[in-house]
Amino acid sequence: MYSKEIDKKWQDKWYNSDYFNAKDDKKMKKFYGLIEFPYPSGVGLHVGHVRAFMGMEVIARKKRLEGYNVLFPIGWDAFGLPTENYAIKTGIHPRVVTDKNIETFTKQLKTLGFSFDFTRQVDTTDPSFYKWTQWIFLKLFEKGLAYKDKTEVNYCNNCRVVLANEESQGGKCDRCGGEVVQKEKEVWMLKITDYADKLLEELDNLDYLPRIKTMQENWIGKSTGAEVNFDIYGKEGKLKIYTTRPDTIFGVTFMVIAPEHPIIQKYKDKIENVEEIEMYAKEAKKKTEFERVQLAKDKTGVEVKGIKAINPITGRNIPIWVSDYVMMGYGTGAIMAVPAHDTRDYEFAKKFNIDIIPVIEGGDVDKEPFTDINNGKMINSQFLNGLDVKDAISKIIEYIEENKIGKKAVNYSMKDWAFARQRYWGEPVPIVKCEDCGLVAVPENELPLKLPEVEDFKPGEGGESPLIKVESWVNTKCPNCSKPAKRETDTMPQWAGSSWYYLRYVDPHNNNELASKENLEYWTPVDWYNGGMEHVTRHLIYSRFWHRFLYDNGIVPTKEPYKKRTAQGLILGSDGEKMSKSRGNVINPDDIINEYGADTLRAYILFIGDYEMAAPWSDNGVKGVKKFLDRVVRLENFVDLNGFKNEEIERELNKTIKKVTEDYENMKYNTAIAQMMTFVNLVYKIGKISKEDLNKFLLVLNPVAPHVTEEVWSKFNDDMIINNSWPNYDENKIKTNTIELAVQVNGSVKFRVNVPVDASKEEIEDIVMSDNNLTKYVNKDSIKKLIIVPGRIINFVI
RNA sequence: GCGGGUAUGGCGGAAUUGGCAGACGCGCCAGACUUAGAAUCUGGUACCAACCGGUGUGAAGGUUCAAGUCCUUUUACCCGCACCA
Repeated sequence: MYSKEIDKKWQDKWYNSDYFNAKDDKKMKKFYGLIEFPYPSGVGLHVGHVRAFMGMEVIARKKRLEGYNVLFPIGWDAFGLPTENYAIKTGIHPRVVTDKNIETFTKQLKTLGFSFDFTRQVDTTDPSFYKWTQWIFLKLFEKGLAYKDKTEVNYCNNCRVVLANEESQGGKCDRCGGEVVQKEKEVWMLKITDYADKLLEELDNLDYLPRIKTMQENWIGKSTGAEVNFDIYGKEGKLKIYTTRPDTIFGVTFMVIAPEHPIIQKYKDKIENVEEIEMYAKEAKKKTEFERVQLAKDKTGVEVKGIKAINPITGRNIPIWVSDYVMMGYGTGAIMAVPAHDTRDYEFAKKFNIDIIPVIEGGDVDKEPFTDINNGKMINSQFLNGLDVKDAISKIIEYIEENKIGKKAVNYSMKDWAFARQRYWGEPVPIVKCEDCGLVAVPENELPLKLPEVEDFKPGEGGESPLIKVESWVNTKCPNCSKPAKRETDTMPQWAGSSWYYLRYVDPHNNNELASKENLEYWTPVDWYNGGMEHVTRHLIYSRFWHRFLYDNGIVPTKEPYKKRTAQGLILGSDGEKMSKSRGNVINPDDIINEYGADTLRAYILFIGDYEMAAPWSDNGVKGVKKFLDRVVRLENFVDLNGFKNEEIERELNKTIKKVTEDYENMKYNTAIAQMMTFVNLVYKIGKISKEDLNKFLLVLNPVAPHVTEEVWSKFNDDMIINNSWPNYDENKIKTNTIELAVQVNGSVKFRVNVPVDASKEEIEDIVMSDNNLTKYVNKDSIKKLIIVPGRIINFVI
């Protein structure tokens, strides 16, 4: 029987040796496998962590057996709100809480037998780590990619904190799920949009899951079109719009600007209904995300009276409207509306009785907008008439540029990264505000700029950082002119440390640089990174951005941080719902380990289903896997040391080695385990196995069930299994002399024949035509056609 | 609305990529061992008919000698984005 005592015995041996530690031996072939380092929360390890880590754990253990120098590190993404909220509630310092949580996590990981290199742990909250986070920030600042801007930011009233776009997806706060509001605030921003194209282009050269690439492409959201300037009638001014379809410019019957558009203030004296417009803007701002998007069908708006736009091509006067269906944050905050060919413009035009002019053949715009406009011919468009839309687009852009009324332009839906949190538990931004010199970088030799001690971790009512109250820390001298100055009191968001942590693993104790050139050259890029889908448009984008920036500045040797990226599926509760405290369907890994042993949890989580897909938890499934491991332990009773040989076992063993080798590499752990179960079932049926065959089997099972396999191995061998090599398989031993082919009549199977493996079509035909069974199903005169696919099928068409 | 994904026995899930649907596990049924139970071992288990056969991969069409797999239409659920101009 497999029991907890077995776990303990082998964990003691492993963790007291350096077997799992990566060697800085640059001559060896390397493998860098990475998992997303966890946030050490107070609740401890979750089964979701176990699934996320197990994928790479199996690969790492296999690669070591294959002779690779493996770097499989673990660390702690420890800055963040839960710890801080806990500190606010209890008064216990986040440092103390974090250390305690890391200890718990480490213990849990070790009771699961994870083969991490624990000597390379990094902790984002450790000053020796965040020194380099701050250092990278200063580089960004130096290059103008970190800037302070007063702008509308996403803000969570509940957490009292500014959020990045990536943290407020769907209008909900990433942390608390509360409604995100827009607030004007002066905050640090990172110019990730400067890297949009590089991040997009490089995707092609990466081995990421297709759905991950798609999500990143959509998030970056590149569109190409044109910017066109419309004159403002009666005033020397321009209204700049962005459109992806400049070819439809002859169909423009009105303009729409966002409620916050600056043109309203600019022409305040000319506009006759400023109050009405300002009232509308105020109302629009009050709308929640839900009201804006879900109730979007009912268009609202106000016409701007007193000014008009002029179509720069036709010279026609065009009314300007204000409506909240145009966003200030995308494009130029103003559009040319073409109601004939855009659903939103159409709804608006219908509601406010504005003209609708079709410019592309097809449809009936009296009834509905005609939006199938990727092909077709232009109409009502003067010199574009008769052209195909593709030609019309290039012709009109040419015209626009020649006549200097606009230019070709691209747009991204990705925004710059709001890089500031008004909280205590984060990296201090190493910037000093001087009245004379402006924003000045803290000198490199003063890094790390450590967090000061505070009495109260609570952020201020108006969303100020608690650091603002620490006068002795805030008040400092300007590094430039030595006059009294104040420190920046906002801290960095949690995503800062995780944007580069994988680089620190290659040289975690280096005091002089973030990592040595030689170690970076040898270990990076990460060969394989596994993590959750929820980070694809957050952490994964951010870290690619930072890495590319570091590459552009000669600090790291590769363009991209991760060569390959995969993602595990969710583990759901046994009710098929997402695990959550409120549903009461949470499984605690500790309970499973205590009752069934670490390898049972390890193997069950891999056996649960396709690694990339969500799968519900099943207590019975756990028991089934335990039964399998018990059967493996009892294999010792079947071992024959007297030269036992069995062809059937050998064939199945070689098949198993082959399948498991391939399946692990493709993250098909469930079918790998199924094959190993099949093998064990066969040994039970035969009743005997040689020591050599058993050893090979134990080796392929080892990455999944290291404790059990060490134990059984130790019964017949003097060394430890982890000091051995991955077994090879012999393709010849998998082959049989004859195979069974199904014989179909009109596509349904009637009987089977045995034929030599390498039989030709003609030989197979001879065999099947003389088979006794044939006459039962087929009258030879009625055969119309005979299909023979060697190795696959025989089909009579009658 | 747009993008991505999923749908297969009582349940979790397999299927060499167009070639014997249901591997493996759970559950269930039976047998062996046992005074008995647990554990263990062995066998059976898609459905209907129970003899021949017939029907089956969300639904409806189609292509093909052959479709879970390809095409068209459609339904449900999950995930992501979203008046993106």
